[in-house]
Amino acid sequence: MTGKATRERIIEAADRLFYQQGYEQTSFADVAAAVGITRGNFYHHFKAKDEILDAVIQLRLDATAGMLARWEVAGGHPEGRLLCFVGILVANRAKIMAHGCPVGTLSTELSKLEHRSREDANKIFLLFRTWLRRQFELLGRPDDADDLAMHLLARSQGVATLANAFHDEGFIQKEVDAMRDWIKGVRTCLS
Amino acid sequence: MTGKATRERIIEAADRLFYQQGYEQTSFADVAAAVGITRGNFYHHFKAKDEILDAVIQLRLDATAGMLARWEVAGGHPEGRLLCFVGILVANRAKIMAHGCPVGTLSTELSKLEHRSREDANKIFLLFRTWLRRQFELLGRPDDADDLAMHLLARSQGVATLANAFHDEGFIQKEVDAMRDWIKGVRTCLS
DNA sequence: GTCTATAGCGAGATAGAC
DNA sequence: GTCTATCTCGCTATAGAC
Repeated sequence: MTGKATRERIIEAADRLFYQQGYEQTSFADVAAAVGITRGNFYHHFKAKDEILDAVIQLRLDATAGMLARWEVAGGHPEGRLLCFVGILVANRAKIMAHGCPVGTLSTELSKLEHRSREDANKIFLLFRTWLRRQFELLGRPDDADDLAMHLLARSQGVATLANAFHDEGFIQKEVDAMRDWIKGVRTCLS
Repeated sequence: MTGKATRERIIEAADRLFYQQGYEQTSFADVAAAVGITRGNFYHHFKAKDEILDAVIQLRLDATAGMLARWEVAGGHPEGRLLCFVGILVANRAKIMAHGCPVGTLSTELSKLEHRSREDANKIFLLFRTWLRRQFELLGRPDDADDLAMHLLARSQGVATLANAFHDEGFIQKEVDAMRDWIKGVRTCLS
């Protein structure tokens, strides 16, 4: 096992545990146990806990950028791409009901901690916002594309928060259906 | 200063700090310093940290029930009451941008901690849900009143999460305006 | 009812052997 | 690159004086 592989395994385990338990609640011992190394070995790969968080955020930024690039192709046209976006709520419904949205919950937690990586975590939100805005621009809504992007992002966040609180799968489906109808309506009716 | 007053001051300080910093991140020392007592004196009023959380949740349940009862009168009719509900996003916009929604962020945090009081915290959500559902029923939508209540609750949560992430006051106002339009549309168009 | 003092634990972090 | 051993700190919680 090379050092690089161990580092990546640490980041992946931390990524999962930060999502499931939260950043502050996840200890070095938790991550070490998940990876199968001792706590002491940790500091050969990371100087401090903050650095693991930064690596996890970078991993999520890369993963998000890759996913958006794939939707760019798979969605075909702007409306299809927007449907890809709302589709993640259904595809990830089990995880969302158990742990909420990984983007929103990390952003909220780091905000309360006043953590220095707070703004970096928000960049994940910004990736979605910019990508969604672009799709609405292509859909013929250049003037309020950003408002529409924020609206759709907000509705997705709200669905994740309440689905987590009430553990209601039917609620997710109903809201996703409503968002799909709304997306179809954006194209047909001008601002 | 009687014991009862000190206990109430502890609960009020904890309520504020749990909102601003999160439950897990708030230590006894933080609350004690805010109240102006020593840590040791704490255990005369509460046996454990969990008990303060329970007291804070009860305080918020009572405060929410009281607020909903006041809206029942101040709003006049169901539509006016729903407008009272979305109005809190504007009225509390500064706090929401700084710390998110007190209901949603506590619910999310306790979910990640798998805390035993998780369900009690969700009762605050349930108060809003039940109250909103009743207003939609009175508005002539008995069949989908709960769906409409969850929809409005979700949109509010999403607005709070994104307003906190992006610190965008204009976004809150735009979304609240959109929710007001949506509320007006609910009455005029049947399901 | 409030205080000081301290126990006990787990956290992040470091040193150094192998 | 991985380990064991250890340090220091802050936290929850307890004991007991006043």
